[in-house]
Amino acid sequence: MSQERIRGSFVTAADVAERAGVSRSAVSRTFTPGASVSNEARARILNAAGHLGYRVNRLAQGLTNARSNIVGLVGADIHQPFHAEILATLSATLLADGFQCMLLNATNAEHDMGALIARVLEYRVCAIVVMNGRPPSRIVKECLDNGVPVILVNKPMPGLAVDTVVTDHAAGGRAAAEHLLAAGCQHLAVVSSGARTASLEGRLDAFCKRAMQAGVPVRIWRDGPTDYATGREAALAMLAEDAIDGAFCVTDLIALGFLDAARLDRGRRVPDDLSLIGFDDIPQAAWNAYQLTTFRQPVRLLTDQVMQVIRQRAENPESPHAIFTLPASPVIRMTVRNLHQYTRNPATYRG
Amino acid sequence: MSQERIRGSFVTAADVAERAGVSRSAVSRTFTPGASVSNEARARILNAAGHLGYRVNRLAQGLTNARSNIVGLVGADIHQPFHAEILATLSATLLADGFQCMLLNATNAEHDMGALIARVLEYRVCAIVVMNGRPPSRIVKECLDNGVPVILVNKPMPGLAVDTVVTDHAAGGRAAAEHLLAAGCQHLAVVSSGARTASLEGRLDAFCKRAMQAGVPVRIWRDGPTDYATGREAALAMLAEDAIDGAFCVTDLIALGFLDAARLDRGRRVPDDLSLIGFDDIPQAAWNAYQLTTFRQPVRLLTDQVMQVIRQRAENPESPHAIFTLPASPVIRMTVRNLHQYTRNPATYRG
DNA sequence: AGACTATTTGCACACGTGTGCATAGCCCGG
DNA sequence: CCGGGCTATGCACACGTGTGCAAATAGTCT
Repeated sequence: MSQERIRGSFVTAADVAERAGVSRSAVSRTFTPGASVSNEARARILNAAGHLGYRVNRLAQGLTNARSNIVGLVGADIHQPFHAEILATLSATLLADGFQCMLLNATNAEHDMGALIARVLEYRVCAIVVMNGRPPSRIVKECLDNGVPVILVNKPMPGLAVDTVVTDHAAGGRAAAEHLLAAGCQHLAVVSSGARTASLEGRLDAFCKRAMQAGVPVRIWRDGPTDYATGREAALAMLAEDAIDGAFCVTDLIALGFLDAARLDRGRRVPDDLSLIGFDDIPQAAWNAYQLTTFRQPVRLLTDQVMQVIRQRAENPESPHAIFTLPASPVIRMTVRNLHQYTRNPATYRG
Repeated sequence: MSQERIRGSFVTAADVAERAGVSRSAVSRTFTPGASVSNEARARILNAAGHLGYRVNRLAQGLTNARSNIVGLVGADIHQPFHAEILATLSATLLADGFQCMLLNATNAEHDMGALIARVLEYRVCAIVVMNGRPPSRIVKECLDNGVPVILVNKPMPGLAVDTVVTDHAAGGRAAAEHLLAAGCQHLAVVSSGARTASLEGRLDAFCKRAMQAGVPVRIWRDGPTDYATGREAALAMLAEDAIDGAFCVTDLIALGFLDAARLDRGRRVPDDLSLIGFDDIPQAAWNAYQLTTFRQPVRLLTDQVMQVIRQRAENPESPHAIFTLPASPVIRMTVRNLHQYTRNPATYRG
């Protein structure tokens, strides 16, 4: 194939043109859908390109277009199961739609995130998706000023012209409370991390509000990072004394830590002594040692919506920005007792 | 700041030059380390750039350099814990060193991978790292022909001029066998997936070989995808009949599925009835419900080595390619019995 | 002061591509 | 046979940046 190539340098359209005996424009047109080239010339050019191993230089292409088709994906804690799932689904979707993904992995959220977004801006990305974490609003504004749309997942930033795609955390938190109440729980707890993010707070607030409506007290834990260890710590502390019989952990990761400590260290039988609900539906929640009842974030819907926003905004940058709220769906497994009592209004089962 | 900007288009060096009253070259030199600009001009230029919100256009920059500082990261099953950990560590390292990461998430390994690498090649990446999966050697060859170094993680491809960074799977598999033998296991099993990758096969082969040396029979499972469910299936099938008292799962994910099925479905006490060892040391292996004894892949060492290879090859593309083998270290937890007997040669403890 | 050197600056070209414009060739109807 | 319309092609410019080269300026030594 590439026997006549000078090793270590890329083939240009001019090289292909020379070999095919046409002008460079013809080569460019051959690789531009909808451009006008004769079939005979196209065939010769494609042949030459194949022999030489020609690949369009997207850098040069993006230079004339003033915009590349690279999307910047920003996030922290990429390795956590839920974030990894979002990243995997989103990147697969983007790639399938012809975009490229530039990954911005912020190690310490606050400071890095701004610097990383600034860097990716230098590549004239056509959009920036913030998968988690809270970027400084100054840099978000700079993106928007430069005509780069910003799409936030699960983190609304009021007052900025960004598109937002969120799970309905409040509805999820409320449903979690109702589920535990229906299971007959009298002493509730809610476990969150010290991170005051909108998604976690949204779930927690709605849960507490609904429990208060029912007149059931709620003990609140809100400390540490958003991980397994925090769930353990919370369970070790809260279950040492209190007679808690129902807990909502705002994240599956926290819930699994809580569950392990409750069973193994505090001797609780789940769901007999203690009912437990998580959020996200990470793969581990379905593992047989856990069988965690939880709420599934609509990952596919979220990423599809992000995709749709990117496309829409590419063709009409001035369309008004919006917030898209998507529902979390309950996944009933084995950590809440009295499943048959769950439905608030059994009448709906008639049909 | 950017009050006088035309919204929606990027500022160029020419704009900055005009505002600062200098030539465009001076602007370029100001942002090029080591170039010659007077302090006075630099100050005026930086001031103007700040007011206008100027950012260098890396696309144009990469055009003259004939090479960008983008690294392509290729992999499948990004969402799996171990792969996510590699990705997170590697991307963080690259970003910290001033590179950009382009993420190629192959959904169905074989076919996609080639197409994705071809696409990222169009961005004149300065290196391609294959984190897992097996890219077609034809496309790897094309990368090398174009002077783009390819770095493979855990997947040697003999006969190609690639750099390879691998964990010492054979030593790990051998050590796993020795660990189980030292625990007094008489009937061993090894569980792998249907994927015949070099890393998984390397662990399996070494395990079997060492067991054979000791005259202990090994039942082999090699079917299904590389995940939790496969471990479950293997345990359900193998533990129904056989008197297996020691198992090595070539992946933690498989091991955890195996462990759950062994305990919950087949009623085995671990480690009393059955000793179990995994590989990778994913976060879940340390969770209290599991406490899996396993071998830790040296993720940090692997990614650091990848980084070093990229730098080295950037400054000297012709340096001979090499295979870097890094050791996996045992992580002793609670799934193998008789820990005090583990050491093969107690004499070494004298010193 | 004059000569020589070091530093700074601007011009102009290169990088690889897309595309508007003008031209050349072709086909077809009158 | 001629004119009109359509298609294919090449020229030349633009995109934003880095950099070699020469000119200009500042600085230093005799």
